[in-house]
Amino acid sequence: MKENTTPEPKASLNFLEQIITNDLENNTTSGKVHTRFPPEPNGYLHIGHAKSICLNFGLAQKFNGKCNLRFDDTNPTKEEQEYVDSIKEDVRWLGFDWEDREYYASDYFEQLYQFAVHLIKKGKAYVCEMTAEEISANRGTPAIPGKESPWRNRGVEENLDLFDRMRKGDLPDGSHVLRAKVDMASPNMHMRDPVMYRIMHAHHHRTGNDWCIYPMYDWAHGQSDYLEGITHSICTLEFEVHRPLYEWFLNELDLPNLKPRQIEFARLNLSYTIMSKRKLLTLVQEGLVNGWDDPRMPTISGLRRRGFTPASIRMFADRVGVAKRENVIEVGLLEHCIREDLNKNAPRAMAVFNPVKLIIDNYPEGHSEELPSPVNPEDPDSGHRMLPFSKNLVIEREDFMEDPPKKFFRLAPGAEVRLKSAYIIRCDYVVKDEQGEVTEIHCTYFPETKSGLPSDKKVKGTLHWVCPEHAVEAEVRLYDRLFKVSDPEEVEEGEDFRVHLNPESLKVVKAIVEPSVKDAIAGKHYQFERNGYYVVDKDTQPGNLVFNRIVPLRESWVNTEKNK
RNA sequence: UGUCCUGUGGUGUAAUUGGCAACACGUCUGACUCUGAAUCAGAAGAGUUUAGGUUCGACCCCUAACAGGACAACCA
Repeated sequence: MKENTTPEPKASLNFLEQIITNDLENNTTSGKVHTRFPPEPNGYLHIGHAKSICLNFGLAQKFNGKCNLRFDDTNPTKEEQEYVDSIKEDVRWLGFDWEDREYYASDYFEQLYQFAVHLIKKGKAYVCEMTAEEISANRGTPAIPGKESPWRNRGVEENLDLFDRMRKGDLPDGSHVLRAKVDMASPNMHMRDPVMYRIMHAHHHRTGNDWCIYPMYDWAHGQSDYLEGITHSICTLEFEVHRPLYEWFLNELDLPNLKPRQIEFARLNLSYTIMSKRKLLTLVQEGLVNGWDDPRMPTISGLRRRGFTPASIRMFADRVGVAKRENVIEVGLLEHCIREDLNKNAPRAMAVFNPVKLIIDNYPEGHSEELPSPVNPEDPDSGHRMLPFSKNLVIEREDFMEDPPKKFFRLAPGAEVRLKSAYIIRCDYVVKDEQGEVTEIHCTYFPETKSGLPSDKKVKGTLHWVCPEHAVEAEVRLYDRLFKVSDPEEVEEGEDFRVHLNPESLKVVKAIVEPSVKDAIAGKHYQFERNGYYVVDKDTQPGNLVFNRIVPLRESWVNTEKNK
């Protein structure tokens, strides 16, 4: 008998999932999966971090493990509580929960100190009195070995004493550092006696003035991972060369428990976007955008204000995948993800941006009626909203052409179109001003074609419209990509990314919108039919609606016209 | 001219571990449509950077070359 077995839906695993699956099968982590998202609270999170968040929390979810939120706060001069707060808000907004596992590298300062003492006693760390410049000069280059510090071989007791004095605050900033004793001739620069502690008489946002020595990233990170029982420490590619040091510390510490493993992946790059924290900060500081949450910013707070949903960003992170090769994702994918989400979930509304009067000559003067229209045709349970209709309407100027090309499905003299959820109309004549600009379009409507009634009359086009008498006016911020070019980093000699800023990334216009949106509150999403997806901005005041355009609808007609 | 990492359609990710390349976005047709959206049907587009080698058989293993990237903060 022939088995008609349904093929196993063997979802292919990305390389991280494969590693974890192997570790689980070989029991190398005693069946545990524990990840962490370790931001430094020195700036706002961006879409690249979102990828990392989705990865770390997602992996934990998928393998029944846990994911910690850990602030890598080892540099008090750069870190602030404000950033801690914004990071927590963003992670939560994305839909992830670290439960009670909110940790800080600064929680481990004492333990780290004890670990360091252990290394000193083993003869694997020493206090060095060279200046930063001297250390740098003696480190050599990637191709040339470094020179050993003159303090490299001082005795354990002396090291212990000096390290103690460093901690006590006896010694001024920059005068001493604790260094790991590894290998000044290593081809890996990070192994050339890296600094573990520096003296900084600085106030820390959590430990206050308890400490005046602070651990370096390499010293703090792996040990923090260990203390939290992290099994898979996932980070970006630039830390690849740090991995030997990460492992060296863990090994030299003679630790009893399971040691974490560092695995690197390629960070996210987006076309038409910059991702560097420093450059984003420049945009904010120079007022080239309106703050970290400017809707043109790739920050999570910017995307949120722009109107992106958590689901759309999670979907994006999922479709982008993970690997180790450098990549540039097309912004189009992000736009596709928000359209997919909002198409299913956003209520529809009609809004006219560039109005021209449309007068229905055979519709009774002074009369009006209310016509139902589905809130969201993709969602049968969404119900209907009512659209006021009368003799005097407005439509989009670009929906009328006096002398249209053959495939123009919209309004033209003698042409017939449907007004969405209302009637079919025919254009009879237009009125123009002295400049020849059309000021009024006069039409005849056909009562028997009322929406919902069976009618044999067919038309090619459907237009959105608004009855101004019953509409609300809104401010609309039309956002476009911040940069004109796909790769803003690519510049001529002497220029920088600013030359690629798109001067038209924001246009503020007015729109006439159907009354159903009148009381919408900030964060509410809409699809303006035949136009795009919008969100109510937080600048909205009673009586002053403000919308942000998230992304326009796809427009294949525009494309085919352009390609001609 | 050091070490390490990475090279698969336009973009990104796969190919169940060696059995002649799949999926998504994008693009292009066509159908449908009271959103030129969505949806549906279909098409084009890579022979896997190159050259050798192992093998009956290579995207996958080996060697070399080439290309891109990372690394010389008391940043993370």
